Amino acid sequence: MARPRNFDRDHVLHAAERQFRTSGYNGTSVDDISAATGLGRGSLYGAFDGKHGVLLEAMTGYFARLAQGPRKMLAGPDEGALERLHAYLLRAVHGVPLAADVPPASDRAGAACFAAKMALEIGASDAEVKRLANDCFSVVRAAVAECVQAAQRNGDIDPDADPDDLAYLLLTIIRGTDVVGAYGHSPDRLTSIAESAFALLPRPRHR
Amino acid sequence: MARPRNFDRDHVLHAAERQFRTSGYNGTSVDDISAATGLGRGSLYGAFDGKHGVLLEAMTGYFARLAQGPRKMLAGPDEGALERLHAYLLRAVHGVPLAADVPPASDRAGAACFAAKMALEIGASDAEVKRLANDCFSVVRAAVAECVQAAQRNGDIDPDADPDDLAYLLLTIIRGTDVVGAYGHSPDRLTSIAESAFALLPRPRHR
DNA sequence: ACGTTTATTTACTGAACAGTCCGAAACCTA
DNA sequence: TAGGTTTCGGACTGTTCAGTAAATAAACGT
Repeated sequence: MARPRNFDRDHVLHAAERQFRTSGYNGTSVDDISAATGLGRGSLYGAFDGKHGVLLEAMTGYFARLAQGPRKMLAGPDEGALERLHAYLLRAVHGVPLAADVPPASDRAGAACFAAKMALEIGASDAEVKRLANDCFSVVRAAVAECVQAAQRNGDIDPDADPDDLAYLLLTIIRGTDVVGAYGHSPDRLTSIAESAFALLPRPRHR
Repeated sequence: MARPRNFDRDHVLHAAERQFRTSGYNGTSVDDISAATGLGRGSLYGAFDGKHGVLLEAMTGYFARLAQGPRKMLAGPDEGALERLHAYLLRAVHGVPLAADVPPASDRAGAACFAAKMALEIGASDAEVKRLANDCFSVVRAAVAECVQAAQRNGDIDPDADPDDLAYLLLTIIRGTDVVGAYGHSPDRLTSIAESAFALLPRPRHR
């Protein structure tokens, strides 16, 4: 028996995430979050315990979303695994979408992996952020590794290659495109990088 | 006939760079810079025109240093170009040194490419920083592309591969390891990523 | 309809911020 | 050694910051 909450929690966290993405953590004030979300300062503190709490919850929500996208894109039968990997790579280098139905931000810098951006900015002095960011990385890396194994079973990738090593490398490339994109390079250039990476995947020795 | 400057400009810029690297741009106050460099606020404003000016000059100095390191490591005869590329890749994934004779910071997060870190944090809203960061990227990329061409001439890399594409990809990987390193992964893991990347370089079809 | 409980808003506080200013110090020339 | 010039560093200003607390509004059970 009490007054129900008047805002949508996820909607607020999305708005906060967008703000953090464009201004960074230290570049975003509580008033900025307040303006972006429409919530007053008091409500923010009551619901999320301040700026840092908003960040942690936004990253947690991001993590939950992130786990779904690549998993759905990459999971499936062994047949076609290589094509799925190809499609994922091409999409991933153009940024991480804010939500399942929202395409990545138009400016590539704002579309960089949220977790990566926060980890680079404050991860060195914020263990919790660092851990959360690494969780984001790990879950995607695992999905990629699984898809690599599927492609290996289907004879599309050299069975001697270590799928974990390949997954690490591919994810490192995707994270690298966040940086290259922040430099201002065109989407075409990022596509070209992704295609180069895909072309270098080790094929079976004798087909 | 006047009082001479009492500090070494490069030394001050190095200290500021280290501060910016560990705390980020927005996370660094003018007092922090003052404490790190030993200069008073007035001197900082007189010599560098404030925080943003310090950043620009620090990045310019970084650019000048950065241009030399890889160029010296990668330049040389066609013979051995592939080995030089290998050595460079292995070193690069462990961070960018603060100076020629100073090894990268012990914490991998603080050793990330200074330009990349700044570009990701404020590049979206600071065109000058973005441009400087891209210059840093371009100069190293050009050095790598040249080394790739040397290796091609020596028959160590598939002559049909586009050296610029390969250089973009390799640099993207190196930038990606900055992010992966910020997640807290071990140096061994980064070495492994570098070795995987090197192993995938396209070799000539018939040796 | 009323009182309780919670959400929300607004005003407030002390600290930290970027940037300015000025007295003091250091140096060169004469 | 005196004068002129520049650097130096602490003190100062107005602003913005994160976080709190009190006041108001809204919804629910009874």
